[in-house]
Amino acid sequence: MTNQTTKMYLQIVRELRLLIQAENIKPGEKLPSERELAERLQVGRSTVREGLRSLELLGLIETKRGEGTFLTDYRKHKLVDVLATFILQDSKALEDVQVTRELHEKEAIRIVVGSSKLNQLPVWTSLLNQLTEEGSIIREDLIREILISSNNRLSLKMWFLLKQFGEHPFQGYSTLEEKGYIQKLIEAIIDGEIEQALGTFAAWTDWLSKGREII
Amino acid sequence: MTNQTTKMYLQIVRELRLLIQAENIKPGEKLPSERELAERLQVGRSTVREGLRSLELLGLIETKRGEGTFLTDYRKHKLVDVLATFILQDSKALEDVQVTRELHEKEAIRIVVGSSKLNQLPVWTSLLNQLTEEGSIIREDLIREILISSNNRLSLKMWFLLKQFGEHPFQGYSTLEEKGYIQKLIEAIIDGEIEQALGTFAAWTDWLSKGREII
DNA sequence: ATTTCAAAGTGGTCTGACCACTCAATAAAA
DNA sequence: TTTTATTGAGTGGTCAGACCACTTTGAAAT
Repeated sequence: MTNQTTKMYLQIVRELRLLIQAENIKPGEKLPSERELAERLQVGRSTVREGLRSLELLGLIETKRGEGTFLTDYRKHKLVDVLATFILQDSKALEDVQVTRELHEKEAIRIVVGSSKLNQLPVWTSLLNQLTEEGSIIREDLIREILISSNNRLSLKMWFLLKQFGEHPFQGYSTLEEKGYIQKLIEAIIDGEIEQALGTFAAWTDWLSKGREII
Repeated sequence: MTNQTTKMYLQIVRELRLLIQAENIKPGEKLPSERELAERLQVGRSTVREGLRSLELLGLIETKRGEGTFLTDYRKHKLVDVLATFILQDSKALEDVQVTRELHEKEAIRIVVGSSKLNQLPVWTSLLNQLTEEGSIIREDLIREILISSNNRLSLKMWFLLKQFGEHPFQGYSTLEEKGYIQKLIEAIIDGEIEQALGTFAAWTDWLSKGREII
């Protein structure tokens, strides 16, 4: 039985998938123990572990010493994390991260502004009020709302990841000048003015990167 | 030493990364053997294997029985088919994959068409010739070239991943009708006509999804 | 020079052993 | 009875050593 064409640990991954399906194990719930799996699948425990470890690195399962192995919420896989540290080693890569993040942001703006449903969401006027009254909106808040409203969870997820990767240059509160950009962008969204919205976004981004250079 | 807060196999992954960097191991080249790694990192071989297995499932390394372990070309990681069956279970997710892929494609088109350098690359006329003479271009070829030319490796990598995720509906050669789209798109690129290029791309995409529905 | 084949090296797997940790049942103390 | 300690079973984490299957290599035989 040790002479297989397909590697055993991959078989484990497959079996595990079937098992999860068959027993209807939901995210957060517990998987059989390593020893039990080894028994049931008629393989050594170390082989089971090789399969489990690879799934863990993918963020598909979570193990807790002394407790067991659990199926994770798929929404928080860390594959990109891993890839990133491997792949992103030169400075061009960091720039790519930023460009790619902005790519997702721009598209989300297009989606939201272009939809007469989405651009009338109460959240926009709410944000506008919050801005004029308290002045406590920061870039991330607005962009996040836009991403969420654009209704593409995958894109949202990537955005979150990219955001974590890149530098975090402007976590603080907005300056007066930045508030102007924010306000213009929100107004353009509500008015459904795509060009206006994208233009403001571009100007804002430019302004930010200029500030970055000064530092 | 068995009492670590961070799991040993993750340490292995980290060490391995450093080792690769330190010894300047390039894709395709051989890594130290499992036994040697265990010796050098002062851990058991099974622990080394857990780290290696997870990297293998991510497609970052490749192992050949009797030969050794090799660093793979990042461009062919296969984490996807694993993730796919695990993650993408609702149809909305599949739709998101496609939308997100097109998002990257559209932005790449914008970049390339909008740059007087990039839209004059010889590859475009070359592709155009290839199309009229042999007619052997398929969608993927053209889009890939665009992504590559847009010069954002991260976006390119994501595109590869998303492409593998989604369905593979049109792997075959192009129909006459599709050639029309391809030709129009390439010409728009060369002419630097952004709107024209994006419009053609959108029409092409629509046409493809219609064909998909018929099936 | 060519062929043959045995040895060394490598990944693949199994077994059995400890360790560290968690949790719940049980026993002891209040 | 209620609360607090303790114990033991179960689980993941790691290790060492043993084979097996396969590839490469180089020495020996031709």
